[in-house]
Amino acid sequence: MFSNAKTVAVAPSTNTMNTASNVIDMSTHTIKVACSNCNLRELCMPLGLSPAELDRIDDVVASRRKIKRGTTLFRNGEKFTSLYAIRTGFFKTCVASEDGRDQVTGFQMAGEIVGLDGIVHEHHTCDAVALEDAEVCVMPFERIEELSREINALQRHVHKIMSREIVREHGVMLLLGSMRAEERLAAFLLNLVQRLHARGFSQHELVLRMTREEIGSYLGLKLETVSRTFSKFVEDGIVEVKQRHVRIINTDGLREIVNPKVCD
Amino acid sequence: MFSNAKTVAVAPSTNTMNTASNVIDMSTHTIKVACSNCNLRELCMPLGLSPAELDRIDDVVASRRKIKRGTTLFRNGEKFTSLYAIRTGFFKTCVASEDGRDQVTGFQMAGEIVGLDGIVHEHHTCDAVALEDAEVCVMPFERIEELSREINALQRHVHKIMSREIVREHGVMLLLGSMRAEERLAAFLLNLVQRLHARGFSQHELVLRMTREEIGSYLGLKLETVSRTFSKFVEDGIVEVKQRHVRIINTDGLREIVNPKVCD
DNA sequence: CGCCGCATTGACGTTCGTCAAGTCTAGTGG
DNA sequence: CCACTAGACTTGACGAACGTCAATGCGGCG
Repeated sequence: MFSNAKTVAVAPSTNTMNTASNVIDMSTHTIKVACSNCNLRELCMPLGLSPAELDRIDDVVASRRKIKRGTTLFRNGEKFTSLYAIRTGFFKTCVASEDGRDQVTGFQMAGEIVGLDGIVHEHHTCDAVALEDAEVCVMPFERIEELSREINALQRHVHKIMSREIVREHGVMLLLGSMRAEERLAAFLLNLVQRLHARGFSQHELVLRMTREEIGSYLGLKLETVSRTFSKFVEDGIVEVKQRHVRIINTDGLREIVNPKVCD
Repeated sequence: MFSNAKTVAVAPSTNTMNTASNVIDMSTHTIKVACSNCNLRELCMPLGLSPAELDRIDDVVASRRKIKRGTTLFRNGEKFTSLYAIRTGFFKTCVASEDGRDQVTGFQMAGEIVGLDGIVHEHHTCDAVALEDAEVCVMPFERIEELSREINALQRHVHKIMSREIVREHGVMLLLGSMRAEERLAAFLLNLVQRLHARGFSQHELVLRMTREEIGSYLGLKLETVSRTFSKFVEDGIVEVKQRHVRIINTDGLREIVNPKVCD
């Protein structure tokens, strides 16, 4: 049933979206990447900048860093220096309680920003782990603050990014606080596929980069419950699941699970 | 058992903390309030400002607004214009899902900032409801942005406030995602009493400003479960509860519930 | 080819939600 | 001042949803 999966862009780990922004600098033979010609720009940078401002924006990115699958971009307790814009790859962020439980607080993909947790105490309070080989733009926070004093659009953009994260977490709190297992998983799938679609991937097919256990941690469920709920969706003909490959057969069915129509 | 409650400062609704910052302006007969002499300043404004900067900081507060108990400071869908610093009173913020469920996302008290959710879409995405008569400082966001371009400490402060909110929500996600009822309520009480203590109230006694249902919504529990869990704590001699008056007998007992020591 | 981590499935137990009855308290109005 | 009422809270009995434990299957990788 997934025989043609390879012919469709299903969130491949070798993400081809960004090649256009790689410009070979012949004088140094290093790859020059500039926000100004990165095609993720509309995701992680403000719109409507003047050419001069665009030039300056390039300065926020000090360097790029490759993160191998399974390793951390930063850990709880580490000194905070920079925010990171994800260029390729997929991350999870997780917090740990003192007695060892841990909780996945989010999954991040290309164009999204991680590291905001570190600003308050100048130390990170969660771990960011790459779920597949990844590459990030390192944006020293001092530099962001400097530039956003001068470029109003950047200042506003930084504020919006932080506010967006706050609103996202409100949504997760609603999910964790008031939804049942099926609703949680349905909301999760819809959210993932919507974000992937915004990046040019299929609306109906996705490859999960995380384990059942990580999904469960994020959704406040045990891995067995996640697995059973997937099976239930398959029985109901709403999705097809083969390991981490998911095809959504009935998007409205999923929506209906998240937001059951009240008829009384 | 609560016979002496009135002799102790137990989060009285007529909060006397702020009178020192009220300066009668004789020329206009209006009450002049300035951040520079507000004793909540250390909670909601940056430290270490020069006198000149302090003067300018006063400009962020455009006006003050009184909110009657049970009414809203802002609602989901309303245009976002300002952040609000709470001077007196107690708020809850809550989000609603399309099918009518709602979820309390936080409780806010004097010195805390509400409204950050509105920045992203320039509209609020949650309701802020006063749980007792309250007063807030209205801080137009445009003015905050303007000033924070010029006063680095203010810029940093705004970033920290937003980051703090993100980190706080991480903690709530951990609570909702992995704790059992007793752990949730214990964590909730410890958090509340700690914040009240930072404002000069007792470490061991508090008056809840919210109903069991609101506590339950925040903690992802039903009101009956909240009630039962309170009763359990009373049986165990950890707290005394009389309606909304709570006295914490055994703080370490509560801590132990939140973070059970693993001995294996 | 065999191993190991991940996923699935079943049986059973616990926790919490649901429903219902009853109590307490603050506030209202006579 | 007291009686009344509505809302908030408590408590019990029962059931559903999810967690726990355990056995088994599957697929990728060395």
